[in-house]
Amino acid sequence: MKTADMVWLGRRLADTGLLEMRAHAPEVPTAEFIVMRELLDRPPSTITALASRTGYAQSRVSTAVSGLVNRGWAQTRSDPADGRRTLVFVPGHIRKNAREFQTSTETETLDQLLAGRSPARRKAIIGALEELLDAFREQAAEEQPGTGTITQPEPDTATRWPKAPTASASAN
Amino acid sequence: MKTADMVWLGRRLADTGLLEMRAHAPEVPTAEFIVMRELLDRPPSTITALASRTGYAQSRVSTAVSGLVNRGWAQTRSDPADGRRTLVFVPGHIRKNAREFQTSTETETLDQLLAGRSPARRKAIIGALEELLDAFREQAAEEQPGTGTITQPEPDTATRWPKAPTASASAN
DNA sequence: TAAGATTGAAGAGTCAATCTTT
DNA sequence: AAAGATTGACTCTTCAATCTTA
Repeated sequence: MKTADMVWLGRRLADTGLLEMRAHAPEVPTAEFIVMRELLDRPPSTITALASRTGYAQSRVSTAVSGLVNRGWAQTRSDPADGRRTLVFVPGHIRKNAREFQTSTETETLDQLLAGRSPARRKAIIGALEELLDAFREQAAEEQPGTGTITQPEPDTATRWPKAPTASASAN
Repeated sequence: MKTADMVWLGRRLADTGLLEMRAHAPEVPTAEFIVMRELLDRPPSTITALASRTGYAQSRVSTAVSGLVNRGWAQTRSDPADGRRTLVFVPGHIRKNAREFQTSTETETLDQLLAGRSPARRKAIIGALEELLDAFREQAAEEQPGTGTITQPEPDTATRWPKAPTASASAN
């Protein structure tokens, strides 16, 4: 695969996903969407950790988080162990109301795109994407020295997408 | 795979490719790089056809093409069959060097990323990406009603693109 | 009329620098 | 010093509108 193909493919993938995203949550800025995804299944994260996991610049994450807080989708508190740090997390009641969205965003578009292929091929391709995703995630995790993430993966109670904002929307 | 994962993965893929691209051609804008890739192994294309194949807006392609022309990497002539149309193509002497350049940008980064996997897995994953690439290309081709390509439609040559040298050398 | 060149506004992001706070 | 909030300049891109011309 050529570099140009990689770039093009990446764009197609992202654009396709963005389209799907806007169909479900037209008002949510991309960065907030991505950060939210990162927040949902994890223990409270610092801004820096979120930056390296999402690939966004620190300033971008900072802004996105404040947007999420305005929406009532996330909360922050300062790290008791280190007052300079901000811990960001999704409050339980939001977490619980999010299933519908997460479920509905399960890769339909990709299946449609691959409609011409056999089910086995489709599955293989999507499986490969998942593995690539993991590889990128590992890379992102390595980039961040231990400091960033708080260890334990928390007994996750389903991952849901908030449907009812607690506060005002706006932003963006 | 969740929508957010698809977006994130797409971004990683594109950013990774972009990094690789800038290492080889720091001065070339992304859009020109992508359009060039599209131009290299195909018969002369109209602006509109390039737009639908690359996924860029018409205005963007128009600008990118004029950038390529300024660089001497592409040429345009008007379609003898329809004077309104601009046919864009890569002159033979450029084509040779450009191919070498493209070859040199054969994605190493992906292999590095997957270094932890077995060679077989690596190959499978990259193969899956190639297939996904094809699927997206087919989609892009469908979007463009017959108008797009001029002269010969040129049947799909699969992932492997023609290596046939077109003409002279020198330049660059 | 349709293709494409051109332009201006707006969005989304980066980068780099600065300021505040712990 | 280091985390993060904030800001400004810049880049890339889209979109929509307009102009030119075959």
